[in-house]
Amino acid sequence: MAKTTSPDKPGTARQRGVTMNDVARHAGVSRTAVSFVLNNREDASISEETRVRIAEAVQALGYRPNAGARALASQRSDWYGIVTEIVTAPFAVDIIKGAQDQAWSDGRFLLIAPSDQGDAAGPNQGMEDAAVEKLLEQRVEGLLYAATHHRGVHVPRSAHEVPTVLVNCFDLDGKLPSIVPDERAGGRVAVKRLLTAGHTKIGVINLDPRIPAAVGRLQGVREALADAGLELDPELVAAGYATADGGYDAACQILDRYPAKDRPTALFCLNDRMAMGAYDAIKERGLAIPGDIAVIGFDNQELIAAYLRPKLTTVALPFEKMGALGVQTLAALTAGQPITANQQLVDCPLLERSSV
Amino acid sequence: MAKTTSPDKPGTARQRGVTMNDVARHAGVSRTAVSFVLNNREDASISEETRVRIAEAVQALGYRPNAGARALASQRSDWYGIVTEIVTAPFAVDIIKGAQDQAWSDGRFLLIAPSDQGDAAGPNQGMEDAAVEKLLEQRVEGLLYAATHHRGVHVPRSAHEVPTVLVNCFDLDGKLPSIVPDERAGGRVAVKRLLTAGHTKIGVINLDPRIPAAVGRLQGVREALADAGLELDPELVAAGYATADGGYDAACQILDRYPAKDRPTALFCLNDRMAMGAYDAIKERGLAIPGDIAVIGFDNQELIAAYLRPKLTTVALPFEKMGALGVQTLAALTAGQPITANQQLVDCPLLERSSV
DNA sequence: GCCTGAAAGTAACGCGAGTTACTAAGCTTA
DNA sequence: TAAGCTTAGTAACTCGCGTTACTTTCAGGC
Repeated sequence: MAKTTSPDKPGTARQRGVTMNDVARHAGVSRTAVSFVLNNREDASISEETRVRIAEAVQALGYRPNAGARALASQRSDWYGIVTEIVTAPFAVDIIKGAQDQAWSDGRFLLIAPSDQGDAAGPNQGMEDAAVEKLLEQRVEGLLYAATHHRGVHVPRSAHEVPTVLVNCFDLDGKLPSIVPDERAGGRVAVKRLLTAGHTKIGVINLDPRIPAAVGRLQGVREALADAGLELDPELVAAGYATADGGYDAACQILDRYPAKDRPTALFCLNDRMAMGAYDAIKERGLAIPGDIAVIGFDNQELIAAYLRPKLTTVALPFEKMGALGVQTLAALTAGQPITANQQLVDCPLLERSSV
Repeated sequence: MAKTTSPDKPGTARQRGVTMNDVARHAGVSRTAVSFVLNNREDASISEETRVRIAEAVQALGYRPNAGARALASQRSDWYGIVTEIVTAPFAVDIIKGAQDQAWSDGRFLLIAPSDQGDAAGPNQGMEDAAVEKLLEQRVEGLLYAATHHRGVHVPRSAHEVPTVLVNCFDLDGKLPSIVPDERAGGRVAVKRLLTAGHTKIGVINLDPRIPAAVGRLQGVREALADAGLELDPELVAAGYATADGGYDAACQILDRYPAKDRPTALFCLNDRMAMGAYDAIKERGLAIPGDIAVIGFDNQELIAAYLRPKLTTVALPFEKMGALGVQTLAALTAGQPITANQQLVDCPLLERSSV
């Protein structure tokens, strides 16, 4: 019966700041004991009885640990930082979602810092440095560096002070690990799908041919065709601005280049916005999708792909998965795994809807 | 020439943890002095000379303040928390963007915590409580509570422990301040625009009539018509699921109800996805937009509105502004302004594109 | 020549925890 | 019965910084 009734009036949980000391006093033990119990330290020996007593005190006082103090004392914050222009241009917002989800379920917080950097080493490098600096002031244990569009980037110097992982972009200096979509496989799977459906004459609406996405996807197209013993006819490829209008124009070019009988029976559009324009071009010509012409897109922009009529079959960019994988990789690095410039490719799955 | 050369090898900035003590030693002063200088305390007197000496030491050692320690000592964190299901369903992701931007430019951090709550007081209330709890453990100074869809919600108890502002939703218990779109004004401005363009017979594609958005917007429609001496003909209103298909069906209903001559010359769709479906219904009937029928949407979902052909004129939901305003309001509250159940309405601007 | 007040700092305590080293009591075992 | 080992727990130091109260020096003023 070691029931030490404390003199505190119960239920008086002070509005602000009940600390471990209060809990200890209420339970009639030392603060150290409380700490041991709360942290489940197996190496320390605390009797079951006082364990319970402490737990009750915690409950009674409504004690809430102070994460900041804990971070200070234990030298680990459980925070990661993500610096990205996605905040500004939310195209790839699912990267944040994926990272956020993963971090949250690992019991960590993700601090978001915006960067307005448009181009690699653009004019706003200063702002980006400031963002990293701010995050480091918060003592984040690792950094994610994410881009809206798959491309090469230069990372601020100070980012090298903690483990850093690039998401949807890669390090032009070749020193940091990165996670990028497997564009090549994406191109392949799209064209394979069309081949399976019996299409052999496939038009391709290309992006700016210099960007990594275009290079990879087109490479995939060639490979899939080669697997079927075919070759990519340059006449069937048209590039345009990455917009609906650009897609419309490019589709018109391809469609009007041939008499009705020789017309390609399928179009692979390297992004969904262009597919949207292609739809119009096709419909204008009195052709049916997918009856006369099958269409396949890339990016899986929900609002476009899922609401076009018919719904667009497309290859999805695995933003969410990349974000999650970024956090996982970061966790491995902060846990001590050596940092290499390893580049992880993430699969781009084909989403079947109704346009093929 | 008070150049006290320190014995430290310069440029040796230890990888981790140069503290204020290190700076003080390097500058040959007390830590207190460093603190005073870094915090620009005007009440303390530090000579210009040592001020400079300290600044140099900071520079030389690459000192970076520890935000957590500062928060602990000063009892203010400069952190806000936002709990929201937007992380899960990113429809209104611009709320986060707006809040994030505002917080960042105020020198604060926004900690994001996901809630999966679908309905008010839904099955995942537990998870939501946990989210708030986690944020309070981080000692956030205030809480933002944001929803994807304008609606009434119940806020977890513990959220009342710090200033809390609701964004894009309102407190069913009527105790907390909130920030919501002015749906009524949005409906008004849309119909006014159509009236100005000469349309008097306007079809309305409605949402589920019970949700706040539908109520407000329809109210606005009536007001605008009344201002022009008109009344809303129930025959001109059709409701449907909030999807492109729903919009398609509703548009068909309205259009097919009349012979060509009596047909409405404009459609006001209460969201953009439905407008997307309406486009198809209109085009199918060989009618031109906006030549034969003008269309106006609501929500301004970029990927739809900006890429439909012709581009959709629509009323924008001010997500970003609401997020920013949320943080501003929170700042006012944490600065001591009394908490009231005040509800701020934010304007929904009309975005002119090409469908009217 | 002594007192006063401003200028320029500094010592020491507290924020809320984690952690190490140490103590005191009870139980074995030779 | 004394030495030795558990068991149960605690005192004291640390993390990096804000803050209050106190000290020291020096210039003026009477």
